[in-house]
Amino acid sequence: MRVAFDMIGELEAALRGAAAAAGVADGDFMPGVRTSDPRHGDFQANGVLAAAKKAGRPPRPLAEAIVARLGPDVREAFDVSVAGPGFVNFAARPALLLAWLRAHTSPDDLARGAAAAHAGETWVVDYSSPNSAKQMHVGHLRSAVIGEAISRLVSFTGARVVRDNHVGDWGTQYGKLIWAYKRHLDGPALGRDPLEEFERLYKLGNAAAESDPAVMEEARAELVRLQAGDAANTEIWRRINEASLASFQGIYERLGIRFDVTLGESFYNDKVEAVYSGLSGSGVSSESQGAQVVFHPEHPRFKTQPLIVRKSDGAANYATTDLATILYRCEHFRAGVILYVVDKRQSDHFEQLFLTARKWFERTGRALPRLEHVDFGTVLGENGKPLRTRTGDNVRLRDLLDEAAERAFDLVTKKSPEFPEDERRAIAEVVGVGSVQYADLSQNRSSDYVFSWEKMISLEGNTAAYLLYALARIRSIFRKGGLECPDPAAEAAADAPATPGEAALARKLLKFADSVRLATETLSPHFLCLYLYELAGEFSTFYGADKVIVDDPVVRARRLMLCSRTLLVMETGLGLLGLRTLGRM
RNA sequence: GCGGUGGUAGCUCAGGAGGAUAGAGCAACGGUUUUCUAAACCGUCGGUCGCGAGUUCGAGUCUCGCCCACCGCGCCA
Repeated sequence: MRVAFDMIGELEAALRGAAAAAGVADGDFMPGVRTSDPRHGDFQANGVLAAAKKAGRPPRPLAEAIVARLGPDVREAFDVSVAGPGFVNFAARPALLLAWLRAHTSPDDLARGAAAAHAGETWVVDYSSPNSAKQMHVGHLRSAVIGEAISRLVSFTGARVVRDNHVGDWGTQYGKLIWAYKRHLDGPALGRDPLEEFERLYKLGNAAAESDPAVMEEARAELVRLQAGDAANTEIWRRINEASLASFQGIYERLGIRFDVTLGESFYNDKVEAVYSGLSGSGVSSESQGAQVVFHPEHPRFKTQPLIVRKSDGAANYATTDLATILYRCEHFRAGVILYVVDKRQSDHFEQLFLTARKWFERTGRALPRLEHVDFGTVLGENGKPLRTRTGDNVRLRDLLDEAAERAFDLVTKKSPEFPEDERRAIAEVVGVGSVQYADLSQNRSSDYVFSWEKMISLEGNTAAYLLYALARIRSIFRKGGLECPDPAAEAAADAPATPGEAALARKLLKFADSVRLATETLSPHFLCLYLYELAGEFSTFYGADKVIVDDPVVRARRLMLCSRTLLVMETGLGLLGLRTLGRM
């Protein structure tokens, strides 16, 4: 039996053919196939109702006519029925379940199937993008975690992905920082923790400038020197950035993040002239109060609220570098899609930016890539306000991850005290960091979410630990039995899923492709999280009901095969989210 | 003021381009282990989907109005 990875696409194609044969005009039918409530089957097509209306035909007979014209391959794979006013239900037959299990034995099998979606495309993903000279804090968490998961999803579905860390390494804060660096640098402190020292210096410089106009003048002069390419200031700036990136790297490693390029704002310093001239030359921008600005008369708000592309003092701002960045990504990377994984509070900025870029590109004969602001909500404390420490400071990402690992360590120690300490530490890092990542990803990204250690590491419900635990139990079966996973020779004896637990698990495995497609299409990893959680739930039910290591060789073979595939899909899925997995916990 | 996002069970949240009896988890209550990891599993209880109209075979989902919460709004990013 032929098994498609994208079963929904396959069913839609079959339905279109059948609908045409039943006399439905081609453009009038959107099959609308989706996974369905298990009570109704595995997939359902809702599109017949709308098509019937359009064609002026009674829906139920039309559905029956379409179903009657489905080919033998579909009938062989699915039990097809018409329900209610005209829903078409598809229930996978045991033979299809078995065929799917046999067809997907390795990560490559899954990857090959998924890679058709975006083959040949180039996507640039702009994420994380912290400011240099500052510690990464909780405000940087979501962009990093969501951006990484989306990058992996897009890459898995076939695109060439350029992960770009657009670091904020250029800005007015450097005047004060360099001023303080030259006068108050604490060498030993710098050696211990550079970012700590930079922050101290910045605060010091800022306070001095606020209270003393002379200092303010000097700081401004330092900035001018830096921007003019002064050797000493450039060297200080370079050192600050180098140390910053090295510090960020520690966080990225814990979160499983690796960028392809790190092109900060400074990279675009020599590319902003093209923006000024391009915008004014094409008539997109105008002059207002000494600044170069772009109004959008057709927009209710941006007709009066301009995008400032050049400040009245002649300097660039982030709108300028963002525009230069779009052009660079098009010309240098040949980007077809650019994603900005940035806080939703910046949605106005991106809307203006994209409008401006579109006009600029149109009038200069360039093809505009798909530009998308992948926004996300704020991490809140249990008081419903943005998460802060008791003292009201930003929660540093390093401290947050440390605490997660520490809490996980206490738990592992309680549950598995017999494990050696270094293993408990290693498990705690995976569980702790994974819990933070998963808590972030499992929620709809565009809404704010409440950060709760309790729920995150409580290990009940839709959490990383629940998933990792299910995985550890599967591995344990193979370990205890001294078995290979997968073992093609042993699996040859397997027959089709038979018990309710086996069938439910196999049916869920079948829907992995849909969860990946849905998560990627909507750039919402939480759909994949939900799927993995449900899969782990089906596995746990199966595990409780059906003993795997039994004497009957056929039963044992098919259950081992189910375990092996569940492991494969769980690991692949968690990998796409950026989580690591464990052998035992 | 203008604009954006949200309001679903006591709590935290899902709900795909309008589809079938609105789903999970936590909490509460009850049950399951001489058997592969009980960090688990099974069951019960729990809903005027903010309010009011409208669109239609059908609305948590679309339209309009209102209420509430959060966020953004010229030279920061």
